[in-house]
Amino acid sequence: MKTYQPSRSPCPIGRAARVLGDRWVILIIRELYLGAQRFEDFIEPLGINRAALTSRLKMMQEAGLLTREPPEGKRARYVLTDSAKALTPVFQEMAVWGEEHLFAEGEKPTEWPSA
Amino acid sequence: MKTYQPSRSPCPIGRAARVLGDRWVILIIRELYLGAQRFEDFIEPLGINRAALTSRLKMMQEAGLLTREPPEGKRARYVLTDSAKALTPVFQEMAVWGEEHLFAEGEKPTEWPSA
DNA sequence: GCTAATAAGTCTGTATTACAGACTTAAAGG
DNA sequence: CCTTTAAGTCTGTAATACAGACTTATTAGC
Repeated sequence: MKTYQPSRSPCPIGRAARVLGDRWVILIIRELYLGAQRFEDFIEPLGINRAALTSRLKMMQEAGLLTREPPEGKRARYVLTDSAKALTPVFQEMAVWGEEHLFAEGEKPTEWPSA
Repeated sequence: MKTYQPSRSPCPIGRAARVLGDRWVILIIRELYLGAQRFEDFIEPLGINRAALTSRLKMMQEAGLLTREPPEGKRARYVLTDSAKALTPVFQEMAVWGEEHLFAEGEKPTEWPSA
C-alpha cells in the first residue's frame, strides 16, 4: 500500500471499498474509537507490523480519516476527523452483524464500543 | 488468500473485519446485490483477475456468505446466503457515508442499490 | 551534562499474495 | 464433429506483508 489513490467509481460503495476494504484500516479505526492515539497504542493490541502501521496511518491521512498532530511533547497523536467519526453507523451495523453471524451459540462477544 | 481462517477475536468488529476487510469481497457482494450470479458476471465489471475471483468466492463460501449452486445446465451460480443478505444495513450505511464523504461538490454518485 | 529509556519510525531479508494473460477442461449448440 | 462458452488453473513476474533489528529524536532521572 504505497499511496492512497482515491477511487473515481460512480458508486459510493466502490469508493468506500477503496478505503474500508482493508482489515487493518477497520481495526485501526476501532482502536481510535476506543481511545488509542499514539503509534504505540496500535502496535501491541493489533499485532500489526510497524511498517504496515506506518503505511496505513499515512494512507488514512490521505483519505481524510485522520490527522497527525505533531508531537507537542514527545509523542505524535493520531486523531479521527469528522469524516471518520461519521463512520460510526457503519461500524455499529458491522458490529450488529458480526455479533449475529460470526459467533457460535453461547459464545459471547464483547460490548461495542466499550471493550 | 489461501483459506478462510475465521477470527476468534471476542470483538464483533474484529471478526467482521476478517471477512469484510477486503476490497474484492465488498465489491463482489455489491455485484451479487445487483444481480450477478455467474463467475463471468464479476470478471468484467470489477476488472478482477480470475485467480483472485476464484479465491474470493472460495473463502466467501467458507465464511458462509454465499453458496455455489453447481451447474444445472452449464453454468454454476453463486447465491447470497441469509447471512450475507443481513449485511444490507452495513452496505446501506457505507453507501450513505461514501456519498457524503467521498464525492466532491456537484459530483453525483449512482443510486444505491440500483446501478 | 550524561545515561538510559521511550516513541516513532525505517531497513533488510524473506515469504506471501497479486496480477496479466495464456492455457485447460467440460458442456452445449449447431 | 466443430465451435463457443463458462469456469477455472497455470506461469512468470511484480508488489506487499511480515518479523525483527536498527535509527533518531526527545524526555527523564541522576
